[in-house]
Amino acid sequence: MAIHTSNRTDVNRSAILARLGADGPASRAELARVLALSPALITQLVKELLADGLLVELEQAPSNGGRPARMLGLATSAGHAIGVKVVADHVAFVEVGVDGRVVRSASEPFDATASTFIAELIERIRDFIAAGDGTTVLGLGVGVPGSVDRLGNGVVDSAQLGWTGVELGDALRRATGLPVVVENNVNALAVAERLFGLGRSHDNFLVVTIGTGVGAGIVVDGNVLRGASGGAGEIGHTPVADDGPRCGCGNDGCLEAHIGEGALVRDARERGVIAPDGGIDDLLAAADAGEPGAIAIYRAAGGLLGRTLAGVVHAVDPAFVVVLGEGTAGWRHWSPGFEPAFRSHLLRHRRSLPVEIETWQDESWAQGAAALVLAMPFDAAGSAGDQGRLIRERLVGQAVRR
Amino acid sequence: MAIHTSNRTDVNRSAILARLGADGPASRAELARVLALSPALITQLVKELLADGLLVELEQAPSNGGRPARMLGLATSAGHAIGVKVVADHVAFVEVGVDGRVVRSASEPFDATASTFIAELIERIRDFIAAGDGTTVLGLGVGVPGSVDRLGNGVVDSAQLGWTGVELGDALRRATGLPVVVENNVNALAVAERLFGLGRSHDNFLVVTIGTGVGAGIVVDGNVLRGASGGAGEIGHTPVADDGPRCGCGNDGCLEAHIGEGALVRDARERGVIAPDGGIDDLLAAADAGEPGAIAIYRAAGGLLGRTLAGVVHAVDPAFVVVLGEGTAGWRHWSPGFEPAFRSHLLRHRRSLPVEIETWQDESWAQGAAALVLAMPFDAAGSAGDQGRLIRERLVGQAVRR
DNA sequence: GAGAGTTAATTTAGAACTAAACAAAGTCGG
DNA sequence: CCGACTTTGTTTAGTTCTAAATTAACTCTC
Repeated sequence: MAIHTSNRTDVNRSAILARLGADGPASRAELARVLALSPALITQLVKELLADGLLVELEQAPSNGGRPARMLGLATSAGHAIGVKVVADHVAFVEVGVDGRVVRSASEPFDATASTFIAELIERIRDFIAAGDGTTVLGLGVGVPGSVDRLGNGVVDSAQLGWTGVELGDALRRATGLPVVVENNVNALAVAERLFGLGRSHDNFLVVTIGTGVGAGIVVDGNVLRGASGGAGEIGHTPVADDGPRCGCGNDGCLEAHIGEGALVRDARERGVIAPDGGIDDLLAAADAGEPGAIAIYRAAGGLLGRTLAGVVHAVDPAFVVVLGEGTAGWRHWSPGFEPAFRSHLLRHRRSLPVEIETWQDESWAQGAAALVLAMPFDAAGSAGDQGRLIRERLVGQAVRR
Repeated sequence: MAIHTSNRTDVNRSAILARLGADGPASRAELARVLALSPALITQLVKELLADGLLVELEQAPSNGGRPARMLGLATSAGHAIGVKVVADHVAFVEVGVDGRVVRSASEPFDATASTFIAELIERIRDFIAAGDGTTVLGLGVGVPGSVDRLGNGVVDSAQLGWTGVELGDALRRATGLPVVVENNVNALAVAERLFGLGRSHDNFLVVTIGTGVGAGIVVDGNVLRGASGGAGEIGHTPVADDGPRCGCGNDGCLEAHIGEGALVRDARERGVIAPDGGIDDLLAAADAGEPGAIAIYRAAGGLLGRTLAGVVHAVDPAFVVVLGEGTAGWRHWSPGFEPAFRSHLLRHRRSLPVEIETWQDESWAQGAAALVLAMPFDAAGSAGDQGRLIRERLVGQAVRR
């Protein structure tokens, strides 16, 4: 009864599952082409996966000149992933299927600065899992606003949460017994975009978020760029002026200190565009009402974002840019500043680079975190140590083997 | 007598050769660890490579606790690569061994804007190859100042050379019958740095060149980042001001338009620091002589470079930065502006990021181009189509098989 | 200086994978 | 509706690779 799973085969089995999960049903021949494996091997592995109940054979596809393909799809009962979004004052949860669809979601208040925050978080997570329908949980993905050292151990540094060296991954793993992947929240969004969004058909793109902070997830050759220490994508701290407003990071003139939500609100208050206790909603309302001061603030922010993004685009050459985050609620006011600044600073042959604005719900962040779990078993690089293997084992362990 | 080389094995044989070429002699056990292959396979492949005369067994290494390792080295007669640097007014050539050492070099005048430039270039290359000692030429690497669409076909767009859509790779391949790899010159330098320089021990770093233009080669997870269309690393066109001097690319306020060699000379002339027909050498001499105007120009350029690089560092999170290029001749004058600007704009935990300035000879560019050829057979991604395989075949074809 | 411990390399049995031939199931054009 | 052509999927024989046991060659300790 020893299962004795060799490593190589599991990787390829996972690759099949990943492809079907990410791009929907496909035929054996298509899988062979896409995964660069021989048709013979696909036949063999699919046979096992079907026997294990992880795949199902769907209807025949219409023929295009030859024998029609028998499509293969994921058995949607194969398992669920839990995504957790952590911010300073609350946590959001989602449970998603292997196809990325949200099964249920929740949001709870949470104080990240409390001394007992880890115990608190564990409690909330346990409650959420307990409320599920008993479908196997493949793993736990956690998105945090900050930099994460190694995905596996999940050591978090976050100015926004006031955390330094918090070993969140290890703590959650011990408490839940589940595979845990911790990642910067923007990178998590980039993974989700890659698996389920516009990035499905592109290997190089940029995910930009605007809101409290400004960040980027950089996808290069199909993988999220993490950099030497997991801190890549911090475009919010790109210096845009030699002496600008002081940023939360301690430096002067960061992009985030100019166009982050806090900066916009501060400017609006100083200029009397909103009341001294007004917030971002008031600024947006003022701009919607045609107030010139509010419109000017948004336009300036859009211009600064456009100019900075042009530089990032030149550095990494993406096929397109996706903008999302809470800030996109007011994008109609950013746009008049953004478009001319962005386009005019791009090299001629890249002027027409597509920029997509995605509508935004708060649960998207958590969805991104869940996507980490679904992507991890198929990550050849194995950046998260054992976690990918563990998730694979839970997935494959679903069925009785041989 | 059919050789019948299967693909997979050749990749692993090449990987062994690559490692030995890049990092010097190693033991079988070391190779197994580094390449993540089983010791059994290494034993097998090394046996064949030794029989083929591509490897030699060196002296024993001193034991460190156990059986001492028998070191393996490349047979340096295995083949040479030719590197070509193309700029507007001349071409430089080098011939290098598989270990990266330069065997010989040359430099010839060349007019990139002439209508017959391709025929001219072919002629020069033929002459250089003919002057060699008959060692097998594995391939031809060409570095150009501009963006290259697909490495294999080598379609070049270069404002500096006045080329658009030039199919340089195909032309050279037809004319020489050799495998040809065309690449942006800064990316070529990054490859050289990865194979033979500081990048040997790091997977994420930044290569920055200053001189006529400003560029960056971004190495991510061991590979040069090329982006969606091969145009990554163009940090010279990062906008640093909303309205700055007009750049060669047609936009306003590019970094290059502020701190490129042309911009420095223009500023110096305008301020009367050098004569109206003076050049960059005069500016450097003035700064060396303590002329405050010259020193100020360098200092300002250093500051702008530092601020911009801080942004790039935040975006891609390298383990270190290498600065090279003609401009480094005057680095002692850049440094007082660069250091404070760079460090003060970095996030706190990255303040101590190492920045290495490399001494510079003109032939380094060509050496980088040659490194492309040596790196190509071992590039798993196969970004250059068939060229990698062709180079492998020439390398392995050196010896009589079985 | 005889074991105990370590590291290096090889052998062997078997698993993972591929190429190539083949079988199956359609379209298309007369 | 019959053969030519395409595309999909399977079988078979053989290659590539790994795991595990084994042999080899050293150091270290008592």
